[in-house]
Formats: sequence, C-alpha cells, structure tokens
Amino acid sequence: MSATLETKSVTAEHIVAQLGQAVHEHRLQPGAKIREDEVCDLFGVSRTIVRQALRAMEFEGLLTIEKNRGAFVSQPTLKEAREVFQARALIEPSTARAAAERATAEDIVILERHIEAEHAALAREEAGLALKLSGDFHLEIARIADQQTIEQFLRQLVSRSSLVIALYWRRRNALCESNAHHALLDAFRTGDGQNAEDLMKGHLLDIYSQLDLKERDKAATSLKDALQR
Amino acid sequence: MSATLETKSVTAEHIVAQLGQAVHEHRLQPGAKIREDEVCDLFGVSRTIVRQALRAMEFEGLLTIEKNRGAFVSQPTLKEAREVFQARALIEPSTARAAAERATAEDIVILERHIEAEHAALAREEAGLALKLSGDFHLEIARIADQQTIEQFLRQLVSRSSLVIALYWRRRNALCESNAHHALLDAFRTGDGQNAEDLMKGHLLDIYSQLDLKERDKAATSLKDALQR
DNA sequence: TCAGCATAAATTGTATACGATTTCCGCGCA
DNA sequence: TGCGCGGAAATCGTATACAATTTATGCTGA
Repeated sequence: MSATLETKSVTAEHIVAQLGQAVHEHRLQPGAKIREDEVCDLFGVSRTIVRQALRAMEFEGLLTIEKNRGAFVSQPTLKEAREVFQARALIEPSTARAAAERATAEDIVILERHIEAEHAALAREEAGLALKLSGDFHLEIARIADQQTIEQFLRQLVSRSSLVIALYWRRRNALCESNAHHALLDAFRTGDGQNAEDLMKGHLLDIYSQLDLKERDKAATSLKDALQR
Repeated sequence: MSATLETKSVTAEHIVAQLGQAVHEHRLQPGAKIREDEVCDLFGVSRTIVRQALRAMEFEGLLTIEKNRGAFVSQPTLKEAREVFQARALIEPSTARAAAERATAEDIVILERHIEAEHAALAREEAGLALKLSGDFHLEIARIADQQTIEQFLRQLVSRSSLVIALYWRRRNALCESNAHHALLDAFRTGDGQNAEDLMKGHLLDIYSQLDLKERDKAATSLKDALQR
C-alpha cells in the first residue's frame, strides 16, 4: 500500500521517505540488499532517480553502498552503535532544555498527539510504527528548540538508532516505555528546562543500557544468507 | 595547477575535494554559481559524475541546489551562522576533553605539524589556506577522540564555518590567532582533559565574538549582481 | 526610450544505452 | 562428492540523448 499512485511526481525525496520508513519500522532489516531495478519498478521511475535516492540514504547512514555490488541497509558495528548514543547524549539534553523553555501551547499539543499515536501503535502491536513515532518525538523537540542544524544531525542519529535497535535490542517485545516521553512532556508543560535536560539525559541512558552491546552473531539477513553459511 | 592529470580516475569524491577546498579557501565565494558543464570540462568527466559531486556537496551544506537553476555556493543566513557555532560549542569541548585524554605521542606530533603548516601559510599571506588548515586542526582533534560520528558532523560544521567566516568575518586581514591552538596543544601534551575542554569552549566563543552577526548588505557575487542592484 | 512579449539559446532534469563488474550456474575433473 | 573453472545472466557505473525549464535576446508598439 501507499504505492505509486501514478501521480507522476515521484521524486527522489519521496523514495527516500518511503524506504526510510521501511527501514525505521524494521520491515527492511540491516543487511538487506536493495536492488535498483526493483525500486525502479516499485516507484515507476528510472534508475537515475533511484540512484539519487540511494545516495542520499547513504549519506544519512541508512544504506551502505558497495562499489559494483549494490546498496544494503547498514549494519552499524558495535563501535558505531555506541557512538550514535554517545552523540545523542551530547546533543539532546541541552536541546530538550532549550525546547522546554521555548515551547508554545501548540507545541505541547503536537507532542501530546505524538505520544497518543505512539501509544495507539503499541496497542495495535505495531512495534515498528511505534519506534518510528518515538524517533519523531525526539525530532519534534529539536524543531521546537528552533535548531535546524541540530535537527538535521539528530535526524541522522535517530535513523541510525533504529538500525542499532534492530541489531542490538535486548528484549524484542518489551514495551518501549512511553513513561519517559510523558515525563518530558510534563517538563515542557511547566517550562522547566533543567528538568527536561535531566529527563532527556536519563532517557537516553536508559535506552543505551537496554542495548546488548556485546559482539554476537548477526542474524541472517536473507534466506540465501541463512543457507549459505 | 593540481588539474586533471588525465589519470583517468577522476571520481566524484575527487571533485568534491577540489571544489570543497576552493570554497574553504574562499576562491569560490558564497553565492557563486557552479555550472555543470564547466566542471565537466575542467575535470574531463560526464555530467553524471559532476552531478553526484554537487549533490554530495549540497548535503554537506557547502552548496545549495535550486531546481532548474543550478548549484550555488551556500550563503548561510544569520540564523544558520549562529546555529553552526552553537552546534560547535555543544560538540567540540567534550570532544577536545576526550581527545586530550587519549592523545598519543604520534597524535601530538601531527597536531604540531598542523600548527606549523598553519603558521607558514599565514607567513606567506595565504589566508585561505591558513583557514583551511585551521579547520583541519579541529577535525584532527575529533579523529584523536576516536569519534567518527562526531567527526563526520564536525566536518560539515567546519565547512559551513568557512562560509560563515567568508560572509560575516569582521576584520578581514586580522591574523587568526594561533595562540588558541597552541594552548590546546599544551593541554594535549599534559593530557589535561578539563583544561582542553575549557580552552576549546573559550576558543569557539572567541571566534563567535569576532563575527559581525548583524544583517548587512551582502557583497555582490558576480559582475551581473553588482550591476543589477 | 522603454516596457512587454515572443522566440532562441543556454542550462538543468530525466531516461535510456552501453560497457564493466559481479554473481550465478553447470560442467568437468581429481 | 567436492572443488575449480568457464560462460551466461544479472547488476551496477558512466556516458549520452532528449525533454523541461530557465535565461537571454531582439523585436514591436506606444
């Protein structure tokens, strides 16, 4: 679903968004190969556009392109996984503080709706969608802080976080606590920047601690892989 | 100089590096248009490759591509200029701390050489080259900190800083104090992370304070612009 | 003289064609 | 049986061709 629609305006950004969401929601797993022709057929455009999209996703860190071999959903190493959350721990707390001190009534409403949507997705057991929405919540905070540069970096970090979670998340079916997001929202309501900063720091540490950051065998990424090894 | 050389291996990355250096050294000013055919002729490749390179530079923030109009060296707004240095202030101090605590003897030598090269460039009155080397010094610190993700972000921030300086630097011919870099180097020698962090914070504030961040007329970027207005 | 408009030139956007490299598959041989 | 070795198919990389859009030019008329 949500296919081409033949609106004739299938842009590279559109493909990036669609494929990106698929990665975010873990419908495309790390290591999965993405063939250009396949994407061409799916979206009804030429390889020129598709290659633009894949390149853009490589920059975001979502894909890894190997010369003459093709594009694959990235498989962050252990080191990269740690770096992603270290970077987030560096950036997000102070961003949350700034956002809490600037948030308007409309911003609060937007955040409330995010949390609701996240909750609803979990209720429907759409874990992938919930994860995506959870990431959007963090991006929304950067937007409220009115820091576009930070928001842009954070977008990449959130994307990579999704890959890290796909690879290293400990308890697959555990509910992603929406408590933390609720607590943050309260801090936003009262405009308590310091509290928002502390809560964000704790929230990120909490996620980080739930990752299984020891080396282990990676899950086979395709039937072929599973049989070849 | 440093032209094509017909080595037959002119890659997109090569073009990005060459054009990037030209922007860094202010041989290409913000607002300058970059026509694809021109770059094709200069490097002897087809537009396919050139367009890849321009897209990559757009992602770095060095170029801005306007649909059907072409690629231009970015002209950061006042807000973007502030954001760049706010982001650097957020990221670099703690990176400097980590680097100071990890730096090996070889790392120190590398930093010393950077400072020497910077000094030599200033002596030869090659301000553009000196600016480029100054940026590389900061990137080297991120490398020493062994934080590739941060390094990647910082690379973009340093690039954009170069544009900001081209647009908003107050005293054109003032010597960029290499004092700050020397002081940082001392902190690295003694492995004093706290000091390195403080020095870096001060260094960035110092640069920030030397920017003329009030709106003003932008310099004409071409003869045409100069006469049209 | 100059605004307005039509037309031509220049430039970018997209699709397609072709060459290079990798991957797949089956055959022969130890 | 299993390993190495072509050769064919699939896939990617680059160049080129053509379409769409913008920009420049020159003409006309008030």
